[in-house]
Amino acid sequence: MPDSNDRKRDVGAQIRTDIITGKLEPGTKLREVALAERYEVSRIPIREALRALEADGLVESRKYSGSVVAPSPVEDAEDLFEIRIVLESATAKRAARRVAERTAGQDPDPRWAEIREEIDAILDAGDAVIEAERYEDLAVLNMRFHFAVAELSGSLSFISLLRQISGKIEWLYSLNLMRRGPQAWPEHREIIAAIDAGQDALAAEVMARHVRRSRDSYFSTMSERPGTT
Amino acid sequence: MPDSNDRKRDVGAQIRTDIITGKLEPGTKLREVALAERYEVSRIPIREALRALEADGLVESRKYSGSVVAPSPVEDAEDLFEIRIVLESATAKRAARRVAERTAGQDPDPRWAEIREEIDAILDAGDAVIEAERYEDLAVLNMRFHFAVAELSGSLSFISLLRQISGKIEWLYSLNLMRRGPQAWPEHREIIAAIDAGQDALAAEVMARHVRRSRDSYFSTMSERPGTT
DNA sequence: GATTACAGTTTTGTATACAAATTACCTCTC
DNA sequence: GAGAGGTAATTTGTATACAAAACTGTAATC
Repeated sequence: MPDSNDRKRDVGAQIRTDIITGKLEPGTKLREVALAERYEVSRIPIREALRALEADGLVESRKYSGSVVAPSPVEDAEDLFEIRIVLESATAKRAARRVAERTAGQDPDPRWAEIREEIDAILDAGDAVIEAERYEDLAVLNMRFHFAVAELSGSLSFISLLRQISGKIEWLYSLNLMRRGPQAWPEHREIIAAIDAGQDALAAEVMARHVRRSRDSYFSTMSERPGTT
Repeated sequence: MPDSNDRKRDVGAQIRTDIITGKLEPGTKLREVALAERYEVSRIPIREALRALEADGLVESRKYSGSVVAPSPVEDAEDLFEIRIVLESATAKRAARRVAERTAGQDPDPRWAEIREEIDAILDAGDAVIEAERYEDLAVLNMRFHFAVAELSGSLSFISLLRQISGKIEWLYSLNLMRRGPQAWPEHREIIAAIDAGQDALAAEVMARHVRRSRDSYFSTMSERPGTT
């Protein structure tokens, strides 16, 4: 049971999960004083947290009019997946291209091996989780995998854009209780194989297909359980 | 001559232009108290402004360690142009697709006509500016054109991502004194023509080529005047 | 009865004051 | 002389207090 100091640690993360898990519904007014006493901090940290959440697209603010929980991300689902397709295809392509550069000795980044190992660890962890049928842990591993690939691309700009939409993506997945994890996992190995082979066009194509399948899976499960807005 | 109240109006914009124009060089420590007395406000608005600039990638902050002006965007130039290519191709494609939807009567968005007219106005204004050889005004018109196309796509998510990188893009252009404006302008009409014709693949292709040319122009002028980092 | 004007309340924006963490520098020791 | 430790000064993080703007409800007038 967390005491007040634990709560104080990162209020932003608290509000964030409260939004993503649905405790705070879209449209809810987020009054600073109310949040301040709820999380037992002053208004200043609340303000900063709200601004950060606004940057993540989970909260909307207008001057002198306060902040409200942003509309449900299901409205933007189509856009979010398309953004993922174009951005992550690009990162996969660049990651694969770097493999060729590295074998040619033109890319001395020491972090590459580190990230590459982390990816193997993530993939193995995912297999283990699937083996144990504890699918609920897959969402976070999935997210980590995609970010790790982005890191292989070596482009901080791409990573920061992906981080930008990751909040809404998480929210989306959380609402829909995505259960595609197990089927998606082999595709991850396929993506890494293309990257390792240095085949940039293939890597982009495989990644695009992977995200498209994720999108289709989302919309088909969404049509089974409609109107969660 | 602005008095203290004008300065107080939006400190963030002030700091932003000071960074973009080079008055504040990369790596400069941005001490809150110093900025506060310089712009004659308290530390709180400064803090909020710094957070906003951090989201734009113009400033970097670490806890208890303050904020510094971000590294020069020339490091990220390649990435930024590639991001523009993938994102703006997508927005152009979607804008063109909406034309077909609209003729089929499936898209009743009333703002479309408004934005479409604004684009014509921007294009005409650009022609006039070129006629008068006042090229320095083209940068802002160029930016407005690209955002207007993004608006035609109807996707707020894409727009917000483009806005996200627009700070660094502006910075980049400002550093390089891009002089490509006149040559780029006919290409803008080409893009709009493809969109108006509802040819989504063509619109994406033309937009991609346009941004690629912009990139090539940037790097060629950059090699003439190197080491402005 | 509807609408507009006004005042009271609520809520955010900003300033000042204090606490916590980091950085830098100085001293002491090996 | 170089390095480790500690203390002081600097700087950010947070709390409290006050000012400004927006919203709400009421009353008065057309």
